[in-house]
Amino acid sequence: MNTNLLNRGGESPATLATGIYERLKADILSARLEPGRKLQLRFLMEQYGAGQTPLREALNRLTSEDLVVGKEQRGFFVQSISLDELAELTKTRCWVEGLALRESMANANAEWEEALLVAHHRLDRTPRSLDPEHFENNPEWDFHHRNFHALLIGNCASRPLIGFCEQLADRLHRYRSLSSRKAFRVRNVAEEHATILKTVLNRQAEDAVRLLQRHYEQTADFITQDLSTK
Amino acid sequence: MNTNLLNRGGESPATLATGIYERLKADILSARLEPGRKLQLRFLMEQYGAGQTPLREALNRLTSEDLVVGKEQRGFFVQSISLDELAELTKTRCWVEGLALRESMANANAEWEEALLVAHHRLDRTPRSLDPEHFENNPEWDFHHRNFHALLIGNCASRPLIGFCEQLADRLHRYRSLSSRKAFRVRNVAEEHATILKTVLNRQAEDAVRLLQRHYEQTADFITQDLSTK
DNA sequence: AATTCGCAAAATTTATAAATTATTGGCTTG
DNA sequence: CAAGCCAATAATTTATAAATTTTGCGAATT
Repeated sequence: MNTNLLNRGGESPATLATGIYERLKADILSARLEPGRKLQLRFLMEQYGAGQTPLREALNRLTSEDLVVGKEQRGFFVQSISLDELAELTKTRCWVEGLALRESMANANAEWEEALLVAHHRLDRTPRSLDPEHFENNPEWDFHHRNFHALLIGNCASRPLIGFCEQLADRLHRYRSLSSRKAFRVRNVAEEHATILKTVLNRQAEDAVRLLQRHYEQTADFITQDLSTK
Repeated sequence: MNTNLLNRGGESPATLATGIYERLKADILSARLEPGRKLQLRFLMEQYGAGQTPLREALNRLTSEDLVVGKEQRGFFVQSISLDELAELTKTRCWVEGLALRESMANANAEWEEALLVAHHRLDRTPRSLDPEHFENNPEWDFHHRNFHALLIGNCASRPLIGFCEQLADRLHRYRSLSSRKAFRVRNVAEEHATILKTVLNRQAEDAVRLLQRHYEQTADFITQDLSTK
């Protein structure tokens, strides 16, 4: 259902529309296309070098993911953001991923735990920022971060639930892209991930769920602070 | 996010594509377009009397709802069904609506409870079948049934969660359309709804959640039986 | 004098039709 | 009998046309 943010391993998309979809999505998630912006066909056509049909196709797909809104007869816009929505998305993610993690752990097996360990290792050895002085987001870190979280809940044996979590992650990613830099040194995210991994491997389900939820809530708190002082 | 299955109150859709989307969706949910069927543009164009653009638009929206799958360069197909998927969807719905109902009830207030009472009343007075002898699905009942269940979880204060539940309901609706008739007299669905309403109004959250989940599981059981003896 | 209402021009979205590109199946050839 | 090529079919994309909304200007009214 969801495509990678990064690194499709060289495969070029089979159809132009799919390629546009991926590029558009990446640009919205990274906030290069800022919230609320009008997406005029003409602008997009020259920006992405494609005709109207594949563009409409991409926009329509993004609409069902709530990253784009289409006002009938009046064109498409990047979905706008709000602190309310941030809170709502975070709350929902905590509920649903809590559920999913509990199930994942109920189905725990060696294979999953080992994959988790590897995913965490990869995340852990990837620098958060491209530049150690001034924060500059490292897309590779985003990729491994996303994978680690996806894997945590990925053992719950419900593809629809996983898909829903991915969508929430996407929609929240935008807020993270917007709230830049600030939490860079303040917060020790790496340690939070390590602790979560530990409790999961120890099969302390309730602790793990609590930690994961707290992880998301803290992220939201930082973003809220950052965004409301602008 | 989701549009009505029935009765838009006379408003004609603002755009052709939206109209096609609604009709296509209704036809897929009612299984008039059977699972697995290939949706050829040419066929759809004459069937729905529209050009390619609005059709592609509709198909793309349905794709993100998992009602249609698009194989690149090879066209669109109605999503196929399986007992596995039925089980997965039901399990997921039980988890997620359990969560949502608990939250709804935590936010309970008079207005919501009264709306629920009315919704149930409307459902209760609508006949299940158009013909009291031989079962013939009554679309009005579907409409009220859907509304009642939507309202149950509708007070949970999370639009994303509500949207996800609607999508699960849609995808499960197809299975119900397929497994016709059999449960018509066997099961007393009306009583199940009445009991759920009672426990909700009595604010017995855990009982209500259990009953709702059992309601969905029983439905799935009947459909499974029906479908596997064919 | 300022503001509102209405009409016409411009811009933009939506829909259709035509052209291009990819895939499938059959036929020929090695 | 297998492999490769060619024709037919179908999806994708571009280009064109129609419909709708927005914008700007001017007149009329408060």
